[in-house]
Amino acid sequence: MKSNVTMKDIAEKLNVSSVTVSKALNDKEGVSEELKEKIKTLADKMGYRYNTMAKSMKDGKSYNVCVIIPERYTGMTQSFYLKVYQAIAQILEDRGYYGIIHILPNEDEDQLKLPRIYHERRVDGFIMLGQPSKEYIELMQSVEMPLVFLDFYDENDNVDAVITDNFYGAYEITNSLIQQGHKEVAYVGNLFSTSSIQDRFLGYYKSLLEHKIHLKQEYVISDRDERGAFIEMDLPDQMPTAFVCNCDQVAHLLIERLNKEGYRVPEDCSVVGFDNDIYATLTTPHLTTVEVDIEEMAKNTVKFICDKMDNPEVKFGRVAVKGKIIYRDSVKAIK
Amino acid sequence: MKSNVTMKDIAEKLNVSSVTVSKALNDKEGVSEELKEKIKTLADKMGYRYNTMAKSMKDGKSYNVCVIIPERYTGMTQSFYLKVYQAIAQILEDRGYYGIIHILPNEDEDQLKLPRIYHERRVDGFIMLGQPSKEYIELMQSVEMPLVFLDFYDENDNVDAVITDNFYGAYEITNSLIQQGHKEVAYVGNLFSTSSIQDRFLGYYKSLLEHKIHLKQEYVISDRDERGAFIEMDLPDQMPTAFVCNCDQVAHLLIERLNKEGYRVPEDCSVVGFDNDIYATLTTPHLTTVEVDIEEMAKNTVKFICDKMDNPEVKFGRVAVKGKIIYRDSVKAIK
DNA sequence: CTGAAAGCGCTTACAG
DNA sequence: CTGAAAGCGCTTACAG
Repeated sequence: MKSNVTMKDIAEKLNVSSVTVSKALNDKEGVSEELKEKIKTLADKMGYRYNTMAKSMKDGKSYNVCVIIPERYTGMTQSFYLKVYQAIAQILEDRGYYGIIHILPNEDEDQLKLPRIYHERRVDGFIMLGQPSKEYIELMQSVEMPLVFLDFYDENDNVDAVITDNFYGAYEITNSLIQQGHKEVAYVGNLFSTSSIQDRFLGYYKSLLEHKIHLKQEYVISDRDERGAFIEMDLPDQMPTAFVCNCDQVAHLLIERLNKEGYRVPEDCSVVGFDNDIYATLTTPHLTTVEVDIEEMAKNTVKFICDKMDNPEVKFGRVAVKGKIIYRDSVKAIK
Repeated sequence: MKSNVTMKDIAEKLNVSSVTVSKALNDKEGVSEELKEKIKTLADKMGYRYNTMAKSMKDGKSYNVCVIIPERYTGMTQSFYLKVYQAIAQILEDRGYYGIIHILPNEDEDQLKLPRIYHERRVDGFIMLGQPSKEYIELMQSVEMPLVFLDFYDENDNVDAVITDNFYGAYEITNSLIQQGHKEVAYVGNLFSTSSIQDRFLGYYKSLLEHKIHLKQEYVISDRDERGAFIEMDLPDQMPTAFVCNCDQVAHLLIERLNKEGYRVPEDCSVVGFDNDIYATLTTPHLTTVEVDIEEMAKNTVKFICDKMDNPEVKFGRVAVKGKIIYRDSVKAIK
């Protein structure tokens, strides 16, 4: 069944025109119910498959949305991005679009090479998932193509971006610690490394401020160098009762370190993470953390990109999606 | 720059025909070098982008290869599949094809629904990455479309499949244990759960046979129930000196269990895994394990699918790609 | 070396 | 309700 059946083939068998077949198969006006049924039945029987390429050519749309993920985000722990893609693809599907993953090789990023799919007009919009270099961002913006940033943003303010509410998430989880009696709360993360580490720090800080807790310099503990490589953490001389870590992986490392130094978690000190990724449940004890709302982020992203494909003028700006605290076993209440 | 420049636009500016433009842009015979250069330069300046949809329509090919991954393989630990996809996409790219991921929703798998991309003729071949239900396999095979299985196979023997050499990998790693003096070696895995657990067991068994070591029933330890959920493992009364685990995650669980029972790894007993996934380095000590050769598997898969797209008659059968032992700290030599 | 004609499979006006 | 004509952007085969 090499199935190269076309509308014309169906039309000929039925002695009608291919225009009529087209109308019938697309449920359009202008064909009698009876004929429509007959056409549909025959199409099925002949194993007809609609050729979208032809439609694409007619209306100059590819019905593809390309999700670009920088290669360096596809490491071991980052099945996060595959999940995000899955959610996006599912929602695009409902709108009749296809999601296409493009993993951006590091060298293409350096050489400012756009994906071939762009040059071949096989895409109507871009979703940039994960932050590439500044230069690459500019390149993407210079191209007249609907574009939405996902999971990061740019200082440039005429961009549309969907991000997790890092600030609010860290604020909330720090609040929960304080509500459980913690007054000596440290933050773990290099504030100058990424915007999300910084924003999470600020949420933590706001919580301290609101509770009139003084921010001690030695309670802000760096976890990585400028290039993102993890470093040995500097534990303060006077230990806090709780640590707010900028991500689950760092919470995992911190707990290993604490154990080595003889501290038990959560008996001696509490630790919370962020992301609810694989490290959250790999760590003993399982981590109390902030879960990112992937579904909601995907929904927003798809809505934005679709609206922009319909009307390139619309703007959404930065939209932060709130996460949710997942309570597990790494926090102890203090009386 | 709404860039709807077509070959015709270029042709008109230069007072030539669009046929000539087509030839020039495709580096075909029949245009003077001089004119060719002129055309290319102008095309660049006008921001021309080639429209592959038109070409696709002409020659009835989509230049897309769809990589289907059953939804249930996209869980936390499975960034493995994203890596495999990345390798495949890269190699397809070199051949002028696009890789398209389709995550097969569980319900589509149950209801035997093929991806929309198939019905819309936007794909020239399928790569099935990860084993779906028997019924879904049959469905895929009933469709006249080049198809390659990746990372699993089917008893049906007229299929083309690229798999890791589970048998050989387990054989080799067990050999290495025995060479280091281990004589009491157990295997951990439910032999009736998946074909790869079974094949790895057989490789382990062959190594025992070759070394004239008797296989003790209590040394074959089940790790999961029929539905794949992990169960409490039954440690034998007389402990072996080494355990061959069917995967790194189970090695990780086993070590946790051993620690709880007071055994230290590798001092009291050695443990090896399989896969070299995230668990291999998350576990303390880091695991000696078998690394799957993703690059080689991807190369084979792409070669097979491309050859089949050119000539649907070619057959490759099952091809097993050998892995490589990664030596780390979970094994101690015995004098 | 160059180009007019026909066609890939569909849809959009428009006419009957 | 039905269909002839034209066109989407390109390429192939053929003629000059």
